[in-house]
Order: sequence, then C-alpha cells, then structure tokens
Amino acid sequence: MEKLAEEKNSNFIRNIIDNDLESGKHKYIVTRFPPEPNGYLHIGHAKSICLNFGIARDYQGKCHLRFDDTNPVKEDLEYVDSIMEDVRWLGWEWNDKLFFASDYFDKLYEYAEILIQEGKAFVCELSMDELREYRGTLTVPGKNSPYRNRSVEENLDLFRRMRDGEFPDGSKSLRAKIDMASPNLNMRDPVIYRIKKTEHHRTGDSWQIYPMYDYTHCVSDALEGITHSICTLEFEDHRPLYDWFLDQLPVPCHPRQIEFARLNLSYTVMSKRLLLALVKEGYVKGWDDPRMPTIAGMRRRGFTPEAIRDFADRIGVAKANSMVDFELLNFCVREDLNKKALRRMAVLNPLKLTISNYPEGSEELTAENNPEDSEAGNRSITFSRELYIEREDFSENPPKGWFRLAPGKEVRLKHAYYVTCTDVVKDDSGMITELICTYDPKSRGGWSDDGRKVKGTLHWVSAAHAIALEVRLYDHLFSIPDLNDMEEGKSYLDYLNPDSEIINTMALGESSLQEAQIGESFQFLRLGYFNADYDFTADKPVFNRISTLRDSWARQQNKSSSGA
RNA sequence: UGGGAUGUCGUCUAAUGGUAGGACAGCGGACUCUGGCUCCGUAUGUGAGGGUUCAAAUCCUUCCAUCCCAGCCA
Repeated sequence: MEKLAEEKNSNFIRNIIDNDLESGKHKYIVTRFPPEPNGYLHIGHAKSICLNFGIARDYQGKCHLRFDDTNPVKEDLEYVDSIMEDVRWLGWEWNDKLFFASDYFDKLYEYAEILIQEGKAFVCELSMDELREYRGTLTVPGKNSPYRNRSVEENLDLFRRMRDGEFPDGSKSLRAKIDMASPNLNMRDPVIYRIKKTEHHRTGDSWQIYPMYDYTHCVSDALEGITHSICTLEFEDHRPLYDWFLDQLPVPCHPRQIEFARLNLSYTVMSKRLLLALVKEGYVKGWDDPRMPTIAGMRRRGFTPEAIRDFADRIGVAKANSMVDFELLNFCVREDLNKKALRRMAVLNPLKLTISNYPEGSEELTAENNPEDSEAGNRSITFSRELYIEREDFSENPPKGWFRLAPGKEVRLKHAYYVTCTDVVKDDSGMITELICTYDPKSRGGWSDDGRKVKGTLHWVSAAHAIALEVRLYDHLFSIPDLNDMEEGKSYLDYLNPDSEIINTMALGESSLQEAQIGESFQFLRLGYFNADYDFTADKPVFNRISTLRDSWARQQNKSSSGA
C-alpha cells in the first residue's frame, strides 16, 4: 500500500533525493519556491509549488518561500501579497521560512568584494551595446573587455563608488572573470552587479547597485541550506555558473540545481508577458478573470486547491517538454466536486411546461443534496403546474436513442413526477413556446413501483418559484490547443476564443440558490459544476461554470453526425 | 553552423540490463431517479539504423527530430 503511494509520486528528482538520503549526503531535505514578485502566479507555478512543498512534506523536510527580488524596477509589494495568498490557498505552509533575496544584499555585497579581492571579478565600463558586441555569438567566441585587467585596488575602489552612487545607471557593471571563449554564453564574464538608482520595495534607497539573478540565486540557496534547488529547463545552461560562484565563495554549503520541464497546458498560455498583455489590453477582465490560468483566476472560476494539487500529482515531473491536456484538469475538478458539491437544479435555456391535470397551487418535494454523500442531507423544492425545463430536453422529431421529452413520450422530472407530453404550442414563426403535459399523481417523488420504464430524467424549476440567475459560461481562452502552431503572420490575439465567456441572463434556478455563499460550488444537475462568483448577491445571483459534466449523449451525437 | 538538453500508447508519465505498467482521453458493456457517478472489459507506445548481451526503453555507435542559450530580466 505504502509502496504504491511512493510509486505514484515517483519522479527523477525524488530518485535523486532518495539516493542522496541513502548515501548519507543529506540527512534532511530543504527545497524552496523562489518567485520573482513581478506578476501573478499561474497553474505552471502551482506545479513547481506542489513539487517543492510536496517533497518537503513527504521527506519531513522544509520548503522555503523566497522572493527573488533583485530587480526593483519590475517588482512590487502587491505581487508579494498575492503570491503569499495563492501559495496558502493552494494549501501549503512555509511557517517561519519566509525569505527575500534582498535580505542577503549585505552578504552578497561582501562576497562580491571577495571575488574582486581574489581577482575573479572586475568593474567593466562597456556600454550595453559594447558588451553585446564583445560577447560574441553562439558560434564565435567573445573578446575580453579592455577593463578586464584592472588591479584589485582599482576594482575595489570603483565597486565601492558604484555602491555609493557615484556613477549613473548603466555606466559600469561588476563582472565575473571567467572565460570569454566559453561555448556557454553564461560563462562569458557575466555581469553580477548593475547600477540601478531605483527604490526597492523592501530596502528602499539603501542600494544603488543590485545583484543579478545568477549570482544571487545560488548564494541565497547556499545561505539557506537548500539541498535541492529545483528550477525549470531554461536554467540548465546556467548551472555551470551556479556551481562556479559557489565554488569560489566561502558559502556554508553547495546545493544541487536540478531542472525540470515547465508545464504547458492546452488551449492556454503560461507566459507572464502574454498574460499581462491580455489584462492590460482588456481582452480579459483582470488577473482573476475566470478564464485566466492564474491561480487567482482559477480560484474565482471555482477550481479547488484539492483539484489543482491532484492535477500536479498526476502530470508528474520530467525533463521532456510537454503539453498537458486541459481535460485532465477538468477530470480533477469533477472528481473533487462530485464528492463535495451540493446538487441544485437550474435551467439555462428555459422552455415552459404546463401540466394540464395538475391542480392550482404548489407542493413541497424532498430532494437529496448529494447522492455521493449521505451526510449532505436533503432540501425542499417547490413543484407546481407551470414549470420550465431545458429547451434542449425536448425534441419534436427525436433522433434514435432519445431518452428525453418528445410528443407522446413520458419522462421523469427529477425528484417530482412522471409527465407525458400531450401538446406542443408554437408561435406564428413556428417556434415552440410551451409544452402541455399530463402527470401521473402516483409517481410522486419520481418513482413508481409498477415496473414502468422511464429512461429519461429531466431537471426543471417551478415557474412561480424560480429565481433569475446570471450564469457565466466559460470555455478555453484560445481556440487552438498549442499557440506554437500559429499560422505565419498571425498573432495569438487571432486565436482568442470568442466564446470563452458567454453571459447567460435568462437562466432560472431553484430558490435555495439565493442563499449561496460567494465561492460556494454546486453541481447544477445534468449541466456541470458552478461557483458563486465574487459578483454574487442575493438580489442578483451570479454563477461561473467551472466545467461541464461528461456528456456521453452529446459525444454519441457528435460521433454519428461527423460519421455521416 | 557553437554549446546544453530531450525523444516510451492520442496526451502525461513509470520501468535504474530481466514480463513495457499506470493515469487522462477513446472504444465496448453493466448499473443508474443526473445520458453524471461507480464498476467491468478493451485497443493503441520505446524516433530510426547498426552493435554488445542469454536478455536492451535501459549500454555503445551513427543518424533524425524537437526544445533552450547571444538582458546590466528572472
């Protein structure tokens, strides 16, 4: 049993950790999640968060939350707050292990002076353009900077004056002295400090110079005693530099950097740049638009932390670039909500149904809240002579295999009665406006013990007792699964799905829906899972569709129509 | 064309020289007061070619394909 659980989560990183534990290299494990506070977290970050915090949990280690805040021009406190909220919401706890790379600015500076003193770093005065020229290209080696051979004293003096704000932005940089001919561009004397006279959201105006990622990250890891520094594939080329810094410096330990493939999800994008553009240009309504793959957006849509964590477990971790099918996410959220969501009835496209032999007045019927959860109890629903059913649940000329309502056909109204359609009322244009039915009083509760076969069961609401709903129907953000497959000359904007959000204001729901709480999820019977939106009020109930239910009838129809 | 990586069912991912397995998607069926859920069954895969071995997804070799790298971003 235990073995199975282990195997379920097995991946190459956990194998490395197992080996390190077995060999005695480490006694306990420390990982970290290191976001830059320059944007909102998305489902791709959730993969990394679950990986790092999940390892800490399973190995009884620790996972640090560390903000990689070394570039004050891009970063903001607003993002720090949203990131902490999202990580917590996903269900993870860092306890006292909250860090900021900016906490290490003093130490980083001290180490930089050591590099200078040992002749391993120098102050360079090449402009950005010149630096690019000197760097060479992928196939031609770079050239040494003319400032590369300054004395230690001169470098130290210049570096201190950089720190003290004597020079303008961009006029000088501190560079590591490694190898301008290296085939790895990251090793061609990389910049480790740049001048930025910008206020930092935590350190204020204490610093005029800020350390670069490559230098900061490895040192921060080492200072925190990280054992396994897990990052994405594009940093693979940076690993030699990660190791180089740690080899030069008197750091307390030397963490191992391990790279894995970031998450790609079909029909959406993970790029911070594109996501930001969608928000800024107004193609979506904000970072928490329910169509966004951001944690904030998915939370608003109604995805649960449990579903997202389950998803992260199921997609696994590997080094090969991949694209995960969005359907897996739908599967995870359905599986979670099936157990937890209370069932309610709502009609999205109402068609009036009048029961000719039902008396005036109404009656209360009992409906179970969740057949998957006996603890969920029952609720009362009101039945009367005039109802609404789903327009799609009636067909005048039903296709083969049709279980639903049709002229002369009998169906069950869920939790209520059997009804038989006797007449179809149309307007002048031929549009069906009303169905006339009779009901069988003996089938009260939706059941008869005379062995009658009633295949179809429909959801319904009572016309006089239903409440008006606004229902926001969401679908994929983009119309194609992989935006790398764009046609020549087209932009990702050309592939925005025009039907990604459909606002339905004619929907009707059973009255108990009025008492829903914001953020509460329901299964609208036969329709899908819905979540009370932030805009929800008792006067104007608003629900987001999280996902539909599986619909084998629709699939069967698609099959026969496309096969014809 | 330099360097770094990666190729296993449609998709994601296990298998650390010894029966290629799981999940999602698909298909078929049972059950059902949700055409939901559940249950049962089922097809499909080691990029290609050589080699080593009793035995290769795994080791060697030659190809092929894809991804990443020329920010004072992370």
